[in-house]
Amino acid sequence: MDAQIEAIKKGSTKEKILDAALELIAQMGYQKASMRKIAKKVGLRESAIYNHYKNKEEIFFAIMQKLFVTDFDNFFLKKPPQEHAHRGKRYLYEYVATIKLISFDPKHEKLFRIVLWELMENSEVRKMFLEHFFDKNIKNLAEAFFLMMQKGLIRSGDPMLTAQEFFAPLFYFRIQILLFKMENRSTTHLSTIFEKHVDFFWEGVCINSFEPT
Amino acid sequence: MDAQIEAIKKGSTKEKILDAALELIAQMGYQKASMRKIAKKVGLRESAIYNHYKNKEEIFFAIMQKLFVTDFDNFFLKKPPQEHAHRGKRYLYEYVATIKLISFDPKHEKLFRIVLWELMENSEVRKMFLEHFFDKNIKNLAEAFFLMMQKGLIRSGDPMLTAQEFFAPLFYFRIQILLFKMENRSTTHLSTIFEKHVDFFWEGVCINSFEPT
DNA sequence: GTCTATACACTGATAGAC
DNA sequence: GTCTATCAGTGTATAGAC
Repeated sequence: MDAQIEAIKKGSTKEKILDAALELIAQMGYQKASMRKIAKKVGLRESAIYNHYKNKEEIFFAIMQKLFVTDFDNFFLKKPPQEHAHRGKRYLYEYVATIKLISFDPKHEKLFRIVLWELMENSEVRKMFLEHFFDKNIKNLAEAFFLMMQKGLIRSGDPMLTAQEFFAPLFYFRIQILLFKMENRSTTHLSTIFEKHVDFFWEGVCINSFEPT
Repeated sequence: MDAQIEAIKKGSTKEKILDAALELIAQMGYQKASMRKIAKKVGLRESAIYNHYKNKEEIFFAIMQKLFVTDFDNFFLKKPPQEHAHRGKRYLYEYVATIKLISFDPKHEKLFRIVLWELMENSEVRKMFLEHFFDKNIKNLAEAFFLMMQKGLIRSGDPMLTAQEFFAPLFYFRIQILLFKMENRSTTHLSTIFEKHVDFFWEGVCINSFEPT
């Protein structure tokens, strides 16, 4: 019992190292976040870290796995295209609401910073990035748009192209939010842009727009 | 005369240093492209470089200035919105043709690699990046779309939003091309996507699409 | 302008005492 | 598990001879 309380209080040294490393890497990048700095933040000598992780790389991938894999791709699990695509515009609203939530969440912001930072340096990160932003999301959205085309909700065309056209601005806005924050530029006008995007997109593709308003 | 020939042959040590640095930085990033490596590539001792450039940072900004400032923003100089926007879709085709040309040009590819690499690290690079991809191009395109709205070529709306909607996929494709190349993934299907984007976009915004085909 | 030699800070990582 | 001590390597940059 005492041991358990102690473990929670300490949060296990392994966890504390990960937290400290996440903080530092998000703040100054992988290279500059040295083992010495991580150790200092945790309150350890740098050599003690090597009892918990083989090397710096192992710490990095522990962070990536914990955040990227588990927290990033949850929308389509909750709202699979097959079941919800028929709702058309509402489905898209919910999709961008998720992206928006993620874009402004501090934890995901840290992760996204790290990912962008290591995008050129680290092939594993690059593969995760490509899979998420250029494969997985596009594939799922394409399926949704294919169903919408079948139901006659939107004009027919290449579902993959449609998915990219819908997704690209979200990608663009998300990077914009991150960079604006880094440069201390205001992001308030970006809070409504996600919904505006859906409106603009929907007006361009929906069948009803053929009838002039 | 002899001195001039010699200068051309040598290309001036200063220039050779820039070329070598560009190559190395694009290949391994700013951090890992050490002064030792740059010197070795030029055929100098590392200390000799300091006779030409104060430090590594000065080399970096010499490259940035040379490439980014001069070669990046040339489209709107040749085709200002005021004079060409009335041509509607054709103007957009020419715009994406320029972007496409840049995206597949080896020299610009190197620059873009470096920029993405240093995006998180270097505030100056970040400012250039933001100015180019989120301010300048959007502002110019918004002007073009505003004129198109006035001429009744496209449905009216917020010109800035329209510009972002048109530009974001180009941004998305360009990053995709770079990352795919880095991962040795095929980019052949991306060579036609720029034109497809214009078609998709135009079908969504042009006035004539109100009449069913 | 270019060389040799060197200074100095910092990196990731290891050996061995406790 | 954590400590002290230490390693080899890499980084930018400078002093002074030629």
